[in-house]
Amino acid sequence: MIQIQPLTNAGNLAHCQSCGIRHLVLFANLVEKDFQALHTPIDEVQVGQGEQLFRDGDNGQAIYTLRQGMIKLVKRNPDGRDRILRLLRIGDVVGLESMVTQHYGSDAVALQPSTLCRIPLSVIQELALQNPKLHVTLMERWYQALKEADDWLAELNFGSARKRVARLILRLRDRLDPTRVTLLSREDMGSISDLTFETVSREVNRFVREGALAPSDKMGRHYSIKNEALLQEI
Amino acid sequence: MIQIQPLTNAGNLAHCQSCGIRHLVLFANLVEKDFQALHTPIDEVQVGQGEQLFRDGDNGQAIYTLRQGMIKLVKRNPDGRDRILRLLRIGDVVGLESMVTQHYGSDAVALQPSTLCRIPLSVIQELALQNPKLHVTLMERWYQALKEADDWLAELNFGSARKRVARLILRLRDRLDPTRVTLLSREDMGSISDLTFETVSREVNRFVREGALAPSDKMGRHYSIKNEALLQEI
DNA sequence: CGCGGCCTTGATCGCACTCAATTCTAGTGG
DNA sequence: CCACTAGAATTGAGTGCGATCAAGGCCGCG
Repeated sequence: MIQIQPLTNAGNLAHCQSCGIRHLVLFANLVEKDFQALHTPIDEVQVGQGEQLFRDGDNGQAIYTLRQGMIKLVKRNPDGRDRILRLLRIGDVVGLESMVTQHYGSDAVALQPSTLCRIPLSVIQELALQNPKLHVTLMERWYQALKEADDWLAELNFGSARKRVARLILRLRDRLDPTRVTLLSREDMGSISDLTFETVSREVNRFVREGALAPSDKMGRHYSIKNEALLQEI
Repeated sequence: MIQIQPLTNAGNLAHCQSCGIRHLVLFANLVEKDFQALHTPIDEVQVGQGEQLFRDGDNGQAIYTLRQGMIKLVKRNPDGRDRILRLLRIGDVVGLESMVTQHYGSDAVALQPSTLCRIPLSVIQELALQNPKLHVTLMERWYQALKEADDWLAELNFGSARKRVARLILRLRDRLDPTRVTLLSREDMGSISDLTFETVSREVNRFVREGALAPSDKMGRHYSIKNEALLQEI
């Protein structure tokens, strides 16, 4: 079930120039006159938790900037088991591949209620003509995505279950308060690290018993990190 | 031990315009006058089997186009075990990440004696100013690299050892003659699929016993595919 | 011939998967 | 407020697959 609610903007100019995360996003380098030239609207899109922004193979005419929430990119394997390719956080770009292929290359599912800016490909093309710096920004986004993919292969998908879970926990640490961490469902964590959810659960609780983690809620999602060194050394 | 032998060109113009794989590479869209403007030479580089083109973290002032041979990108893990991130074949670009970070993001090692064209970043920048189409080509290269990384995570690094080896064999098939395949060392195959070399060896020979493969040499590298369906269905 | 590198094969062990039962929580409705 | 439910997390018991350790074979090469 897809439920997207586009909100038409009064005007791109005011909207984008006052964007709270503009320094993070594609338009960081652009100036006022660049925005004035736009002919196509940039809409805001809301996606509820668990809902899909797009699916693998969908025709794609836009890329998205994540303003609020968290998105997972998922590939469904022939045997039915899912594989999470990447997690996207605030400021990340979703659907870059549509710029090359006109199609999205994986499912995009909201892990939290999420807000995104929908940027039509025609807008990208318009802006790129007038401001070549956009190419630099775009390339940085491609690099980020590729580096993230490589890191997952080399770090998260390697070694014992204990090591994989430890490294995943460290990756999920809160960016503002590094002593706290918000985990995902055990099943999602397993789809990232190629482990069963039971194994993930066992390893997480082993860290709790060993004093590396202390649960902050009763749902197994929020923890505080008590012994970062233990997690690091593994 | 790094051994690179740069060969200075008489002139970029004649050299690049007559390149046998030009349709595959970055300059497919460029015309004569674009080349005439170049101030920096494009050199040819030879890398012997097992030798490194660059290492993880090296300062990088150029990207490379692979004209002959095969290159592996390798990340060395803290515990000493290597992880192969990607295989690059004729026409692929090596070292794209240096365009963004000025550094290479992994080791690049020749699996076969290889020939590459070394393209300084300054040349890319010059050409991009005069011919905006280069941006499109570059973006296609980023996409290819990212897709390859995602595929490895979702396909090669998933499921039983038997499935992983079957899918890897199918990926390594000869492009000209799909009934033949050239494997890598069992250790390299293990570093791709996250298996030990003993397990890879067992699975390969199991396919031979089952009649899916027939060895064409005595070193365990060249095989002919006798029952593709068996490999596919797994 | 001897040597070194790589591949193959065998035997054993342990980790993570599987199957299964239980607990816990949030949400719902009487 | 409590009963009930669905979904998620936890925990246990048993098994099997792939890792590990070890030995031997094959090939190219000096």
